[in-house]
Amino acid sequence: MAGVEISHAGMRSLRCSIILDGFLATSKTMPNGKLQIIAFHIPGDMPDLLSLHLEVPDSDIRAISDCTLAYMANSDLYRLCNEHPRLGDVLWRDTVVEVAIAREWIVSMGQRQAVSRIAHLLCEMMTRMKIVGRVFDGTCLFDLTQKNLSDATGLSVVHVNRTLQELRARNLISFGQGMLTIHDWDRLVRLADFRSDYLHQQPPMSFGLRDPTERP
Amino acid sequence: MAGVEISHAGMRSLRCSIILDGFLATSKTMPNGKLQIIAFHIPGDMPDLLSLHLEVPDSDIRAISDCTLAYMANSDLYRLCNEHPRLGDVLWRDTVVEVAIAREWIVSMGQRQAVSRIAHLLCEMMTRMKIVGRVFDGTCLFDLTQKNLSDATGLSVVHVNRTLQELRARNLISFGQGMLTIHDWDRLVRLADFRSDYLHQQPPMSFGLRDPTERP
DNA sequence: CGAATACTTGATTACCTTCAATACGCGTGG
DNA sequence: CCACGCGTATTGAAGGTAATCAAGTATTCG
Repeated sequence: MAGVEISHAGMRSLRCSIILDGFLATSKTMPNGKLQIIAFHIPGDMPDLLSLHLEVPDSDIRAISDCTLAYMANSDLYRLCNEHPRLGDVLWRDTVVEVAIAREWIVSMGQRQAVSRIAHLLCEMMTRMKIVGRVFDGTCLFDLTQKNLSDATGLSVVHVNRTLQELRARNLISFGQGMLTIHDWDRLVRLADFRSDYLHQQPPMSFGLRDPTERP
Repeated sequence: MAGVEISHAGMRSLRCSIILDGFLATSKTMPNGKLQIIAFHIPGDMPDLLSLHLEVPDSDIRAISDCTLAYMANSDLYRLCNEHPRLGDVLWRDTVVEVAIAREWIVSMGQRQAVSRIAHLLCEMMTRMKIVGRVFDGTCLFDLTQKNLSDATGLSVVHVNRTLQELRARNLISFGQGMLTIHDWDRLVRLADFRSDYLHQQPPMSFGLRDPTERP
């Protein structure tokens, strides 16, 4: 259920999880009670992978939609990584991509104004959903509220609302009823200044298949 | 020399470096030419450690002061990590801390206004310098320009300037001539809402020694 | 010692926040 | 079934933080 916490700042965690379905968010709470979401987690992600190398997490992870998770003891995962160095490499690489994503968020917050900021976030989420095969016909399940986007972008809910209206008015996206669809990928990408390279997709364009959401 | 580039977005890198002295910054350049600094690197850091697991870096790394570096071939480092799993763990953990730092920057940019934002950055840098033993009497070498702070915080140079003046006027810091000194750590921490836990200092308060910049 | 870079200051503008009120959707319980 | 409540979405108006523009002053460095 939305709101359920799976990891809490300051509380040692002994297990990792993998998302089978649904969305989670990692967030920090400010002294004034406001929330800043610092990462979204989608199916296929391991939201608390970082805890494998941390005594005490510094942020909270909670479900923002109904979701189903698979769990694994940290100790088992740690042993597996030692026995199969390639697995360790893959997971380490995953951590590296998390750095890249977080840093691109910094760019968004520091340089892009509301419209591009939100557009960029939507591009990122759509691309990540695409990578795990959850996009059909330019639309994917996307169970986030405007409040969630507000907490993630640092914009007020009111402004998120107006910004989404602008994106809708320009016929770029549909957002609502738990769905996101991007009508004009190219224009949205240009507006967002979105370059997917920071996501470091594993096999870049392998098998000769081209990703229709991707431009050369 | 300041400005020298040691790694460029899109250019495959085959070696890692360790900073012996000086400051580097990782940054991305916007289409309009503006720069966003997404990480500062201080002595002891490995600024391009991420490239060990990435084919192609997505950002630039360059010196922002005179510095001296030590280099190491990626292949050698990779081999070492396999031969000594504990080394791999330490470096992986280092990557995890980079995630934590980047995410705390997100919090700063999303939630803190100029004064706290800059105060927070200064607290972070001072703490990191302290960890590597480069702080004496509350002051450390700090060769950043106001433009650098501007690029890192997403604030205009003008506003950074005014904000620093306010911090100085409140007798919290001295900044300039390549030095930073914090006069009233407690008040600055409170102003910045700085909690050092996200830096995950290795042995937290080990050996019974207390860090004077740190509060319980 | 001159030019370039960094810093400082004042005035105007703009993006976004906050406040306030209303409308909508949905699940719960009478 | 409808009333109620609560979270979410929407809209309008007013205010504030920070950006931009424009000069001018220091400082550094070759």
